[in-house]
Amino acid sequence: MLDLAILGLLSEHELHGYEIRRRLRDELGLFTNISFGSLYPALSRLEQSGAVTVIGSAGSVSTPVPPTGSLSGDRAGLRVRRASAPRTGRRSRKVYRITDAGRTQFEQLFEADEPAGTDDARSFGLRLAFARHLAPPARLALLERRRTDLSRRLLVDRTRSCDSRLDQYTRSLVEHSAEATEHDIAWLDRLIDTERQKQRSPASPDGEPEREDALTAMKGIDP
Amino acid sequence: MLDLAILGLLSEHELHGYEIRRRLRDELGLFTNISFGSLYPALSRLEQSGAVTVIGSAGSVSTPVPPTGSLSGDRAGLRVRRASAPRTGRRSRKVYRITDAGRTQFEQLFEADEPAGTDDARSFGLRLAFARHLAPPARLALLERRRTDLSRRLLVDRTRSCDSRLDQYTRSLVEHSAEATEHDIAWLDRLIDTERQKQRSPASPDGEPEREDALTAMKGIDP
DNA sequence: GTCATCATGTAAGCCGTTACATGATTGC
DNA sequence: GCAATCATGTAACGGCTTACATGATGAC
Repeated sequence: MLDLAILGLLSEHELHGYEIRRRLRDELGLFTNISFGSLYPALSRLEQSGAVTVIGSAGSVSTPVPPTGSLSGDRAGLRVRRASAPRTGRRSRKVYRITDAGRTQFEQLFEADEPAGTDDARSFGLRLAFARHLAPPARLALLERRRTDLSRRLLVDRTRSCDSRLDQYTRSLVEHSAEATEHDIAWLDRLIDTERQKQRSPASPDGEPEREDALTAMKGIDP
Repeated sequence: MLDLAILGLLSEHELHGYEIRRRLRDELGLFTNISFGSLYPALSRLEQSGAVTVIGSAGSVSTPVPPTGSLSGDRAGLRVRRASAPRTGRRSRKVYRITDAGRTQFEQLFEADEPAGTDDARSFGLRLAFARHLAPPARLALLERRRTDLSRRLLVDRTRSCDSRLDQYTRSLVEHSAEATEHDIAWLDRLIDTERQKQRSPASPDGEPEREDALTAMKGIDP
């Protein structure tokens, strides 16, 4: 799941590890405080497998770093203390960029089932957070799959709540859980409805331009 | 967390592993299908540490092994393993009973913080499912701690939803998540209110008899 | 000159999973 | 006799955590 999140973020911007962590926490909201002991090895793995590449150091997010790594450069910046220049990078950051192979892997991870034991709410939330990169039909499929899952869960909960052996606290828990699921389903239904309307009308209703080409469809670099 | 669940179930009945799994799934609803590869080693550990003991096989004196909804009452008279009259006692079950040390450990686990990374909703749900064993003040404390946690989360989500950079899907997710949390808090408030009323009136309003033996035994205030 | 923050990493461990191996009993 | 279910276990692995080690930079 972490790989999916990393590749998703890197699909949008070139980032270094520390910043990836920040965004996972502040923007995505999933993975509240992912640990570095998990993040950095993941980045190493992705680099090893060719899903991402390291582009030198220096530039912050807003300044797309020029290609080809002048690898020796970051060590030089160590002595140079320029006061006037805009905030250049601190310590030697490793800025990552996603590759074509990485985008392919992102799509595969997106479609793949999570290993059992993962929190499906988080798993769905992560995918929804990247839904704007999807082609409309894939987006719709995501929402409908989630709806099916929740419907099944609701059925189980409703059945379970009929068990007369449940004590008052457990019963309250189950009933509240069922209500929450119903609420989730209603929300999904609104999203699905919106999606269907978007697909019917060719005009793009939002600022986001429609893209039909593929799952990925990257924007360029930062506006 | 699994240890807590096991000890909690064993606080109520003597059970064997297979049945513990079934109850975790069907009654508690947490741990949908906990794996045996996790359950049995956990039971071994608990036995090793003296938190539980193995009592021979089925039909014990006091509690003839649960009125499990399934068929075939386990008749007594079945001796330990490979004994005579294999009438209704399937394979050699290891039936576990909680010890005093086990009850102590249960209380400690109950109060202890879960290791980071655990799903707090599940963690809370598990505790609530055992709340009837608690003294009323401890029960109230559990609910109020949960309420505090959710309030904090709500604040974060509300703040996050103000971030103008969020795309429509992520924003919808965050807003829905905030609503769900509000819903949870409202539910908790109802539970808390009920608890407070119970503590004010000495009469036990439910079939469940009051128990003061466990945890902090400071009695409520008289009206 | 020291502290807070930014930044990257390694090692050990926890807590769950799947896959596999085995044994007893019931029903056809 | 054979499959399905009940029942217990082991081995390998996965994905995350904490704890630790290190280095650079800006602020006071």
